[in-house]
Amino acid sequence: MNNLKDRVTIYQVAQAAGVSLATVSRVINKKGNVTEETRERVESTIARLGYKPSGLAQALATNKTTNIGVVIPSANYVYISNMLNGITDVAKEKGLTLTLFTTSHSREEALNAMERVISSHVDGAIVFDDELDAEDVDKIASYNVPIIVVNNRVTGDRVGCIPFSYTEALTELIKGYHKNIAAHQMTFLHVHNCGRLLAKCEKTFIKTHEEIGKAYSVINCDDSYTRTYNDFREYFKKKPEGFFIAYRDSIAAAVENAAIDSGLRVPEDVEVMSLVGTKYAAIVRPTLTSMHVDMLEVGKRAMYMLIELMNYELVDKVSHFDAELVTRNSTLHK
Amino acid sequence: MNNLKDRVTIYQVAQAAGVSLATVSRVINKKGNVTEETRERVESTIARLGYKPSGLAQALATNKTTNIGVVIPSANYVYISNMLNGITDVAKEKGLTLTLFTTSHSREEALNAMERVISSHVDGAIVFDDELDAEDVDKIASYNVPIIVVNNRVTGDRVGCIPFSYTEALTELIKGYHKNIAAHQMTFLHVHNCGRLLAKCEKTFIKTHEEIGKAYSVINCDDSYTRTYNDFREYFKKKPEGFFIAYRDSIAAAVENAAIDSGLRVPEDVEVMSLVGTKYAAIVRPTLTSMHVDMLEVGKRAMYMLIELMNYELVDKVSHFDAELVTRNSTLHK
DNA sequence: TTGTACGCGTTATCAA
DNA sequence: TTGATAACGCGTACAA
Repeated sequence: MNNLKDRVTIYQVAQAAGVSLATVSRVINKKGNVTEETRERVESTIARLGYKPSGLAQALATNKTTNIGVVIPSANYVYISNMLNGITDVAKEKGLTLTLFTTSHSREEALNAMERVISSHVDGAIVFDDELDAEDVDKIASYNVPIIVVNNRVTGDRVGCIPFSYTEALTELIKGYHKNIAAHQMTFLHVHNCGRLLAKCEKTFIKTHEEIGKAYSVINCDDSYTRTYNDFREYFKKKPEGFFIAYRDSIAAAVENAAIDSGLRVPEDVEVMSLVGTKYAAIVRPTLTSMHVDMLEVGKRAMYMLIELMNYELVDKVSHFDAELVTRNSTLHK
Repeated sequence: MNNLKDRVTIYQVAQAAGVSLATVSRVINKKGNVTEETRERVESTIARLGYKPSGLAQALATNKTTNIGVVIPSANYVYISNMLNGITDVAKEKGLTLTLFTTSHSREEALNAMERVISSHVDGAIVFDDELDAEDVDKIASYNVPIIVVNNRVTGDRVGCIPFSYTEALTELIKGYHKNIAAHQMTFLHVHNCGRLLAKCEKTFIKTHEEIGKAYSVINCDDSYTRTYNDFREYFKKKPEGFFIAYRDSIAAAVENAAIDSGLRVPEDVEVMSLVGTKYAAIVRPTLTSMHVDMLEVGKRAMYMLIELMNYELVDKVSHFDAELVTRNSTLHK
């Protein structure tokens, strides 16, 4: 397990080059004055010995790791991958390295991840995890590690956030539907333990319906394409119609495919839409009506905000992203 | 930028608890003998001060980081996310942290990433990057960091690998098609700079066709759904048929959707299949014939192999994963 | 059982 | 321009 053993150290380079380690350090960091001659000598021995500075020791000495912690529930969702990609893009551009923490949608693991974020000495963190409260985030921020929280409104001295606004678009959609189309009763697909975003949408869904006095329903649903597909094959045997609001594209596609394979028409008999739309909404057929947030852009923005926050330069600590409704062929148009 | 400043150190805990830092260290690591009484005192002050050990200093002192480097071209492909998820699952279980390096399919960035892997002091690395040669991997392994290479056959003292075997299944598929179906000429969709896996498949495609003396074609294609869709809308105006082999599900879906939107029938007029199948192959309609490697399992296996390699316990350094052909509705059956 | 002192591989502040 | 030397925060023989 001694992976760092027989590692070439700065001291060995110094000895081999016949200089002191301070000089080698200067050469590495291009700081301070070094004769062209000795610099070349040092550089050549560095190359010869294959010396690579230890990021660990550097970090310990400088109080900077150039590491950014990224906390996400899982890497396996397309919209999260999109965000991750935005983060990596900017991180690479800025010479930052990413340390990944996944939490599996569990609050316990989320808290555990935050502990490790602190221990791991990252220079900052981007947290996209529904399970965390404002106070959890506060606790971590109190360790003086700058944090950008995605999909949650949290404020604090060393905290910025990127909240998504789904509520408005969803409310508008529901009201518009009942006013102009009203072909079906709306059903919200509840997924247990799937984060605050979905929970908030569900709340909005219910509240809006009660406000306008329309009937609605909520049914439980698995967060899996196959299981949802099978469940809805059964469902449609008894009730061959409806308007379903699903969490993700996969789930919406499961409903849509189940409908079609049951001999139903989409959108005439069955309407479906997804809340967290990705490019797959436009790939499946019929194409899915969905709400979209540009997660790639969110990732980039989060990274840029974090860098500014680390430099004490972030002025606007809240950056909204509005969900946009894209109407496609899985729902009826007016 | 002094993120680590005013961090509570082991020394402060020791002082506050009225013991030496060695005792605190013992309490943290549950090593050595400590009186129940002093342990409780130390633990309570740790909690009171909110002390978290510095992973950095620990790593420097112990020569172990409990960090695993993961090198991938991008986080944005479903099959890579799947693998990443397998890796995170096992890593979490084993208390390991992941450091992410993305290379954007560029050899230069891949080499750069490997440099950083070394500097970052990871205990081991999983490399899934087509751009790297065996000698590149060797160079890194010479730094005594254990590596598992995915999708490439590389050997070495501190190197294990998980090669995918696409060749056999692909060869068999091509031969079988020309023997039993032969409805269309086969066309391989070449994507520039998309890694060795695709290049290898293309080579196999060409070689097999020449062996059996059948006509074939290769055309250039973008690694983007939208562009491929548009290109094929044009293509089908001139040549409304064919059997197309695409890299990923998205690309295959683009061809299939373009065909259908052009009024063609899939699979009667246009057949499509994808080489790197994901769950989306079964979600899009018509469902896509595709080759599959269980990337979640690959990720898990890679992680398990790496752990064994780190412990000098890995006996079988090569672990094959066979690509499996799943026939669905986008191609003709015999 | 507890404390002292040294080492891990750097950076950075002084002298020289 | 260079070279000692003290941090950085922790683990750990060894001594007490």
